[in-house]
Amino acid sequence: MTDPVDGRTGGTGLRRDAARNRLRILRAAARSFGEDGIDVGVESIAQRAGVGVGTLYRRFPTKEALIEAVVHELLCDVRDAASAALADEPPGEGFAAFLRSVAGLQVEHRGCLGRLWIDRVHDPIREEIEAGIRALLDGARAAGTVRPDIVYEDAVVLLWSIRGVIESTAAVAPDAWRRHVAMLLAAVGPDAPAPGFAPLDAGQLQAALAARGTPPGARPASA
Amino acid sequence: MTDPVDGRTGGTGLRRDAARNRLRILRAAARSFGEDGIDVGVESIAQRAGVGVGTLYRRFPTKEALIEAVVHELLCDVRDAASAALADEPPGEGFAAFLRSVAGLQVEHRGCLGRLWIDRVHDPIREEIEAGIRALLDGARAAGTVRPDIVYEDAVVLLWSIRGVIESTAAVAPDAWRRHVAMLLAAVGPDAPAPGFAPLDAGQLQAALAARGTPPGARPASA
DNA sequence: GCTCAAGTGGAACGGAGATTCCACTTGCGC
DNA sequence: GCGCAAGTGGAATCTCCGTTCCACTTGAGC
Repeated sequence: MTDPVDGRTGGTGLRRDAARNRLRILRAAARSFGEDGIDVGVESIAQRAGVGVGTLYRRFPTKEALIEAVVHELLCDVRDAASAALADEPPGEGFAAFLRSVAGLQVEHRGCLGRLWIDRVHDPIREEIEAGIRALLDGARAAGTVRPDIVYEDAVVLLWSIRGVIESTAAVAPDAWRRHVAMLLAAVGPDAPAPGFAPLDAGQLQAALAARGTPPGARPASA
Repeated sequence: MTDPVDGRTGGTGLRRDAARNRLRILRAAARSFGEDGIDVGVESIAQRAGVGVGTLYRRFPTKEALIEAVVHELLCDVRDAASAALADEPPGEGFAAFLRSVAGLQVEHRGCLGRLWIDRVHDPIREEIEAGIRALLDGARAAGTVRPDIVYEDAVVLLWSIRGVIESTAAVAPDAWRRHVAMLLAAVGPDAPAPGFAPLDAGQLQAALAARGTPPGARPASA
């Protein structure tokens, strides 16, 4: 447990109590952003974590940095969901299982989904997730559970679509997305007709990921 | 043109120049909220309208009231889209046409979609829209272009789904929603399998419309 | 063409929330 | 157990943005 390099705990270079508080802050932030939205006050997060704002700011130099950290953890979960689906599911089922896993994560983090990809176009974690999704899609196409014309960019759009449903329903019907996901899977399945419009191209996807989808403001909730 | 009651223009009780400015403000606000999001400063809206903030506040007592006014106009457009689809399209096509019209409106107002239904559960305009959607769905089911198990609540969820895609793509690929809508239509079509999960019930939908879909904060953009 | 209620622009105000500062504690190596 | 670098809480500060105020202008009725 003791790091030989600095004699401190966890290799983080932090004193044990400081490391514990850092984790508390991160967890409190994840819950606050997820439940109350990205606009919750820093003070409320600190309170939830049981620390003062000063302590919070010692670990995370700005609120933005805190958001970054929370989002990074979420993206790691998404990547892990892809790996797990790839490893544990039959090839024809992995993609569907992945969509469902991500939907679950989206429900948990419903308040900060808008921040997910911002400025992460070149983040290595994004590339890992992309690779995972591509592999899952390949499996699904090979097994015949997904049509050949469905591409990686479509999968990202499906996640956005699910996000839209979850942002509007999660607080009130946390499982409502299941029906929607089932419909989406039917829509990309072998028996559905081709949609007749081209998918997003790589450049468009990249641009969409770079700029926050909608401009600055805007909150979720409707048609 | 002259209102016999007060001798002023347009029956609004406003001096002609004031009425003109009110319209300018409303249009500037719609564009600003749509493009820059709900968080644009009041000052920037006033500037875009070519008036001072004082003038803006003379017409709309708070920023919230201005948002309300913009949203109300948008909802009127949605209602009109339903009427038009009902009147101009063959029964089997009306529902699809409506979805596409609303998607177009969503692109235009992409920055403030999160405010659409807030606190409008009992607003008459909401009821008119609901009635329109129900009529369109009836037509589609009768014509066999939509399965019998698809209900009104599903239609609202479809609009949320489209919103999710549009929030993330509109700025970069304003037509990207077309492929998604085509897929959704396939998913509710007669040849798709039933999803195996129950739709939202009326109470859940009402609750979702009442509370802003996601809690307070949160912005659009991703998976 | 005069009057004045209505309208106008924009500086000033106030509050909310992010960030900084600092006097005071505490873990940990010796 | 001591020393002190690291950590801590929370009051004070800074900034941004919605809102108010007011001296000045203007449309419209006569």
